[in-house]
Amino acid sequence: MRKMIKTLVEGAFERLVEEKELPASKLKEGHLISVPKQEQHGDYASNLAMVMASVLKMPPRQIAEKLKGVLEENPDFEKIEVAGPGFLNFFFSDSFWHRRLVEIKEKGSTFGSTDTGQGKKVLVEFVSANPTGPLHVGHGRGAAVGDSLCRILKAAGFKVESEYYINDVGNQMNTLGRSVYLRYQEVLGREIEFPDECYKGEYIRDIAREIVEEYGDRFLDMDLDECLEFFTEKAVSKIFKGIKDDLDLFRVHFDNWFSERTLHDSGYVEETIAILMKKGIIYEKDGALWFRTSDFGDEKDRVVKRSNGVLTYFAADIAYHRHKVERGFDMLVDIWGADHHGYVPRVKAALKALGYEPERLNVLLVQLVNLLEGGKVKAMSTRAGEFVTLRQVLDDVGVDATRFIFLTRKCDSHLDFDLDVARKQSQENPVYYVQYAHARLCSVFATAADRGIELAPDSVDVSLLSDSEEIGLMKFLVRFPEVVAASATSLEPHRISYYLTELAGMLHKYYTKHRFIGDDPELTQARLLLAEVTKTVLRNGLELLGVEAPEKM
RNA sequence: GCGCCCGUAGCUCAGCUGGAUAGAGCGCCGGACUACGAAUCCGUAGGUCGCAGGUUCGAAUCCUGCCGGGCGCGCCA
Repeated sequence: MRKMIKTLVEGAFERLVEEKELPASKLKEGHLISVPKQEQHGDYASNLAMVMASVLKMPPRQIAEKLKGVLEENPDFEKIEVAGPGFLNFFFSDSFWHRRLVEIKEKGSTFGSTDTGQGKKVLVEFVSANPTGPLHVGHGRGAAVGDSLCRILKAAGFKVESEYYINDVGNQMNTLGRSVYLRYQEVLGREIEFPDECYKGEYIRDIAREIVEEYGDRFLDMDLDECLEFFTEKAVSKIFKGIKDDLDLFRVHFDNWFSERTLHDSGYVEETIAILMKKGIIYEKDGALWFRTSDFGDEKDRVVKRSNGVLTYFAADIAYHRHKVERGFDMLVDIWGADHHGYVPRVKAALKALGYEPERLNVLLVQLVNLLEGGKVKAMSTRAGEFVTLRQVLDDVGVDATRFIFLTRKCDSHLDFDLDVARKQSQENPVYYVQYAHARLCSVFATAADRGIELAPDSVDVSLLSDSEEIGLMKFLVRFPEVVAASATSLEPHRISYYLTELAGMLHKYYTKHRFIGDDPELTQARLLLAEVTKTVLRNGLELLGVEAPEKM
């Protein structure tokens, strides 16, 4: 839509230059079409005249007047005004909007999709929680953002793959196995000493109990060394099954599950380090191998291989990101908890060192979630094993409310998740506000069907939709694809939620003021078409958030 | 100490990548069901956009410096 107007404005400008109405000059980048906040400033506005004023050495309003003269020849405009310092304000005719409405109806469930991404390949990596415990609420936020972003990017014409990186290597795996082993001993009546570094959560005991049920006491007298592998593997697979079940319930889908271990086993990590050593980017000091990250904007150099010969997590991560690029992705999106922000320069440095543009990597830092209940913050201590799991929240307030709340905030701001509000089924809880709008429209069609009325889209006289609320609704519906595209390119899923909330508001307002089904069959048909299209956009939008569009509530 | 993020109405947050008179919801107060769903709608009040400079036609938005809050600064993952 904006693109269309922009093309028109640029065309008018070039024609004026050709006709020598304006001094010969090139169009400056940076002019844009916007939607004015004030209705009296038109449906769309262009700032071209102001942007070009300094180049042309002419007053902006004078330039705008000339452009207006040319553009007015287009019958789609009802009027064009020159306003303020030199804005061009465009007012489209009602019939223009009527035609758009019919177009949206034809597009149906594909309305909102664009080719903005031009088939660029994107890899979105998110959650990637270590398989040492169940997902907590913070992971949930990352999961909602990542999954929704994938849906939005797809709609915007990107080719998207989602990926979960499994850190199945390192001390933590042994610690996990040891924790379960100790609890196993405990469950079978042994006195144990539970070290501080072990995982204290109750889920460890649950796993130990399950192992007792399945295998009895056969490991009771075995040394840890002998059965560590068994306990580790059992624990990981059980925890991982839990994580997958939670994500499934949360409607979060992954195309790939990428194991860190495979990078080590295949020698890919060592190979990557060898490449960087050859380039002189990795050097030896104090028996360890160091990466010259400081040459690439990081604060200091980082260890990739410790003096004991063990590769660090960072080493694997360098290799992992190299692997991502080599798989042919044009753009990488990593969604991390904000507490990992110090890591960003390091990974970007690694990409640069390998000869890839660091701009390819977009890291979304998702800020932490404060869980509130009764006006107080619920303590979240991983150390003590006391944290609220994603599953608990889902069982409590439901998938739709949880996803929507996570998706109505920019991810770089802290989020207060108020459980009391999330449980409420009212306007305080915007998810129901939007869903209710959809359910209400469904109910309109149910009533229509009861009365033997069916929408016949091909024979609707759309020109009957002339109330300001109707035109306003149509204008807003038309914007949807642009919102999706902007949401994709800015990597900000929350824009969809805000759009939908506003759309729902317009619908509710319209609903109280007008009746879809009335005495006039022609008008009823026209309004049912509007209802149908609104319903479609609500559904398409909710789909992008992974939230259901219920027929009844 | 250094780095990253945040600071907008009493509360929770938007603000379309620099546009015109800064917006929602909640909460407060007051209204609206004999009609397709009142999980809704309408109205009133509420602001020095943390503070101070700078950039320009124009700043909540960009740059600098402070103030306040959060998070990071391992041969951990």
